[in-house]
Amino acid sequence: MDAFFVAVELLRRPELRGRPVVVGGTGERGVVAAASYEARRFGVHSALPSAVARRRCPQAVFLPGDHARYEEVSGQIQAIFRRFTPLVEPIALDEAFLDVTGAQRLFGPAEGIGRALRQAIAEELQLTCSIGVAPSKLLAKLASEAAKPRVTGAGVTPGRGVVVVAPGEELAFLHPLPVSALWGVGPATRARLERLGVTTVGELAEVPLASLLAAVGNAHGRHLHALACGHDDREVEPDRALKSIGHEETFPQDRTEREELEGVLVRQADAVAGRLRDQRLVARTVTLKVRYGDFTTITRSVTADQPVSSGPALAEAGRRLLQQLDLDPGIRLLGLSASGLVDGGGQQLTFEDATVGSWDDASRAVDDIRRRYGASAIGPARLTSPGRGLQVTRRGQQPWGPGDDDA
DNA sequence: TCTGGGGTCCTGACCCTG
DNA sequence: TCTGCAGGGTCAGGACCC
Repeated sequence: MDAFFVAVELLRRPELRGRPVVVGGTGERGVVAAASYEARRFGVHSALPSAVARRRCPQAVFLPGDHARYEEVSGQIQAIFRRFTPLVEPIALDEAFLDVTGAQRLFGPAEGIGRALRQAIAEELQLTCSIGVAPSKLLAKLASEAAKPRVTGAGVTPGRGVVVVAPGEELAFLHPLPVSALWGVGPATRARLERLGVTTVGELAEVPLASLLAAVGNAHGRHLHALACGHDDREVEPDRALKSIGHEETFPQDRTEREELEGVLVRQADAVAGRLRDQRLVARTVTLKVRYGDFTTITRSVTADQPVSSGPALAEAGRRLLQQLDLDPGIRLLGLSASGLVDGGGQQLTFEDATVGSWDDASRAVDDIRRRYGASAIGPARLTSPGRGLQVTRRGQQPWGPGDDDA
């Protein structure tokens, strides 16, 4: 999708069309999640600190974003995809791989399917998207990038909408691209490749494999070399299993109070546990993530013999991990995640500490009440405070950093 | 300029076991 | 009993993606 979050906002506020619009965190520590093409002309892009974006483009309209709405629209887009093929692998709210090999018998050539998809999304949702058609995931992804609108100093040039890389044209399309176009080449890998004199995908394909492996590691090097040579036989995977579930939160100001941080952990554990139970999963490993004021980030984890999915058990594990850490430097971010996920089949076990007890029935009752009355209808007593009621964490609640009002 | 939140994957160190 | 080795699990960190 093209500037997806912004495009969804413009459906509600059409008077903003043609103006620089930025969706993202509104506080001092927020970042940009999406920028309209008009805002991009001023150097505003996703992941840019919001404070910098305001300096670069003070006339832009800044919106806090509505993650729940984006999820809803994303669901509608996925539904359109599935009218053409069941083989849809979502990779983000606004992006997916579709395997249309079989669909061509019904709908004709892949390029036509791409155009039909684009038309359906435009007519039914009033949103524009860019589509890449190619024999592999890598090339389809890169082709979709090539299909997007372009921003220049002069203005916004409309994209081609659909770009096709036909069999036999793969290397001609791939090799002139900068090496950072490859999936898996970020700033660190690009710097290492530059030290080898590699700046384009074509140069990467020519570099001796041994040099590449020494520079970027075994698995990564082999993978990149194969991609650069146009070899990518990864399948579209419609049912990828979830590997971890977590929540993290950056504070408007650094925190040092242990009791306050433990309260945050209870809230995060409650949210993670709810999502685990929604997915009928239990977790063997609990990981605590802490980022200090100087941006040093550490993780501490514990793996239990018995998997867990209750909030109190997760919170207790997190609390014990937090106890090992020095909080005096000030904590900027705190997060809790559950991994080592296995099918729970409704079972509810806890870490070995008997004091957290069996929360099976209580957790099910909480889930039931939340389904009926909403997420903030019930929660751990620790999360209530006079005047503010129950504080709960929901997925995507502050997806791009703390807001102004939390300061 | 000063860096979010939700994820995945890989690597290396370390420990345990056979 | 000791040593070396291989393999697997755990833990922590880094890099990357949207």
